[in-house]
Amino acid sequence: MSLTHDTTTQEYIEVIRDLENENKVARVKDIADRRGVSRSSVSIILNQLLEKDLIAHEQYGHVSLSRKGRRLANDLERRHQAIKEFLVKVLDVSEENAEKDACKFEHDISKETFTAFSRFLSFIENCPKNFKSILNFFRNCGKYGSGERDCLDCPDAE
Amino acid sequence: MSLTHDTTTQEYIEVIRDLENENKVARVKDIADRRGVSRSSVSIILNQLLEKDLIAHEQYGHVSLSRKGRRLANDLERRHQAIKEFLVKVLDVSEENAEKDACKFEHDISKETFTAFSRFLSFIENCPKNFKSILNFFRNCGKYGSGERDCLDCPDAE
DNA sequence: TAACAAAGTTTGATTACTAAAACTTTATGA
DNA sequence: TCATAAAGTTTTAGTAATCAAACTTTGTTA
Repeated sequence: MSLTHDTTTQEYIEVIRDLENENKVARVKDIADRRGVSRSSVSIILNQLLEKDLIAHEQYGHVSLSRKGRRLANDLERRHQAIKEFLVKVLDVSEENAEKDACKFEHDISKETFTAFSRFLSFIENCPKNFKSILNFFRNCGKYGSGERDCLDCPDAE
Repeated sequence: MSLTHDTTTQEYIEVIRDLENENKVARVKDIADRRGVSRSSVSIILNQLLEKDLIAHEQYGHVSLSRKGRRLANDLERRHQAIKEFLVKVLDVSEENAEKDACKFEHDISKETFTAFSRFLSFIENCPKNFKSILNFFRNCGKYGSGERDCLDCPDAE
């Protein structure tokens, strides 16, 4: 379950996955455009991915994820979503920054931290004690000023 | 306040900061040992840092952070601590993994997410409603099994 | 203080990713 | 179907970080 591949590899795999989902198949040009690099760079990296058995790719043909590549892609997708969800739903981070940060973190986050993100969100959302209201207090805390005084403005402070 | 320097630069600045704190002054050999690279590599990178005005360094002499370098180092230190503290105190991640993850995240985390980490921890710890107990529930949740059934074992579930 | 060790630097190569240019293959449409 | 455009590949070259080896400077000590 550990991601034994470098960040570059992971990023290319994600682009290929996205293109496969959108267009059924990934093309060199589209990968290049999506990554903002030249077709020659893509061509070279694809040989590495082929070497690592992460894709299927015949000369001048289309690109698709192998079983192994698909597993990696799924794993990255899961990490990405878990991190982003935590940032947005628990920490109230904007979609945009949560997306950006998830893209970075997903490549080298420890399994323990990744799991903790998921577990905390699930705990807050599903615990019978209904702690979910905390998130509303957090969102509003300090909204109308800064410092301890704020608490006086809190919806139902003690 | 944004970190306009690449990860390599940031990592070297952190090592120099640590060595300065430990030994008053940073030496090429120590930087090399700490980073696990050769002295020649360090020598080359130091010229870049000098070019960027992040350090003071005379040929064959010691290395020290410039005002600008110190500012960067302090900023990184603050980020690192905030991230690590959040992971350990809120998410109950082990010191070891929290340290590792903070080392990675601190280089490219968005300001919004970084701030949210700090703010959430502060909220949980200082809110008059005393939400801190939640963290204990979280720590113990699912400890004695897995699935919804666990809630029955929770210290005082409803 | 002269010799030797330790620290720092420079040089020449290597690896990974990149681009531009030249080339080959595939696709399109007149 | 054949000419041309588009896509893919190969070759050559550049940048960043690295190492080993050769070299220079500094520090230590006999």
